[in-house]
Amino acid sequence: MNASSKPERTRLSAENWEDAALDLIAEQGVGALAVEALARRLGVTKGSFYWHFRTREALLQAALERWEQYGEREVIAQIEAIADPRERLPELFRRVAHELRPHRVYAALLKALDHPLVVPVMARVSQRRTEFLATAFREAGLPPPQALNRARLTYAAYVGFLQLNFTLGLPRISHEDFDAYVEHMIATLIPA
Amino acid sequence: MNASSKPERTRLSAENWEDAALDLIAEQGVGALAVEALARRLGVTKGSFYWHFRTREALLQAALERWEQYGEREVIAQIEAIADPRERLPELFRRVAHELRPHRVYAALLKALDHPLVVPVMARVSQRRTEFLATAFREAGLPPPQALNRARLTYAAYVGFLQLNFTLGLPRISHEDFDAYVEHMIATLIPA
DNA sequence: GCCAAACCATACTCTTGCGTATGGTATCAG
DNA sequence: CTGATACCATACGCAAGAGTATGGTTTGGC
Repeated sequence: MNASSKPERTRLSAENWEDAALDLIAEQGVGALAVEALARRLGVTKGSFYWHFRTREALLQAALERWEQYGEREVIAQIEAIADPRERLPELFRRVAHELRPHRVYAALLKALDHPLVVPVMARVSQRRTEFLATAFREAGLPPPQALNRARLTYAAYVGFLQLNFTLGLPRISHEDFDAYVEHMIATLIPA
Repeated sequence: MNASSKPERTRLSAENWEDAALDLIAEQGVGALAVEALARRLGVTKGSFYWHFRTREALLQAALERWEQYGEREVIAQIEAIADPRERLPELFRRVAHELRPHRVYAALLKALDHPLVVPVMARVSQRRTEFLATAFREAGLPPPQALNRARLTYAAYVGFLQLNFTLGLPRISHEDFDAYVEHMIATLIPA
């Protein structure tokens, strides 16, 4: 009965710290990423931390790298498996709308855009996703210049939604209203 | 020639501190709002600050209040003066697109949504603006439920755009491309 | 079994930034 | 001219959090 709330009392690796860091970031934001707090959370002390990482920034860097690499295939690869290009976008919208966990980190990182380490990461990720959307819109029939703008608009809507209804707790929209909103997005953003 | 960079060497009032606070927030975010830094900026020391405000939080609160009240009439009242309702939305889009200063504070506040003091302010402001948009969309011919969703979508796109192209310095979009983007927004979001 | 890594604890230091205490200087009423 | 009030400077106290020094404990290879 000693492994109840303390999750596994083995020794830690750098990856453990990185994962824990991402959890903490998702919950309380980048600003709350303090090494002593993290250590407490992991049931150890700073002594352990400074063996694995040279500095706090190094941990953040590693965690961001991990997030960027590990989190990219999630949606993209999964969606590219959908055969009919004209079904990809609506399906993408609906799937993304019903996730939760992946958005938390992204939303937290959005609030940390003053930190020099997260800016390039977010820039790359957002860029890639926008380009992915642009391709999808072209496949859906939009001429290239319009497709790019539509992609920008769509991704901006996503980002804004995160801030407004996620971070900010705007008028607790009901489940049905939310689905209606998603369908409205699909109707107005995706060409028939 | 003594009022060159030091802007007026008179004595300060609470309002001066609030304005300076908003400037600092716009430039470096809420996290950078430190009283000693602000004092340096104003050419005085902490001693002055703590005469006008009980605490740092009190300054933030006052500054936010000031921003919320003072900044609301800007767009809304100005737009309501446009006679033809069908021209209001496109005109609103174009005007907002070519401002800069007002967006800086809003963007900075967006990144400070972890702070308990800014959440209610941003909630109120965003709520009001969204409702304003919903009204405009109804006047433009959309049935009420659709108008509300379109307003949400539009405002989310605005917020997201701020983050992506403002805070984040995404692919330095050119002036012409930007105008094209705005027109694209108008074309896809505003009913003909 | 033993030793050299790998891992962790304890106990510091140093910096930053909030808030306080207290006394000094400007300004205006009378 | 003089005091009261408003404004500001200087010098502290204090807490949080990063990073360091150093020594203790585990773990796996031989």
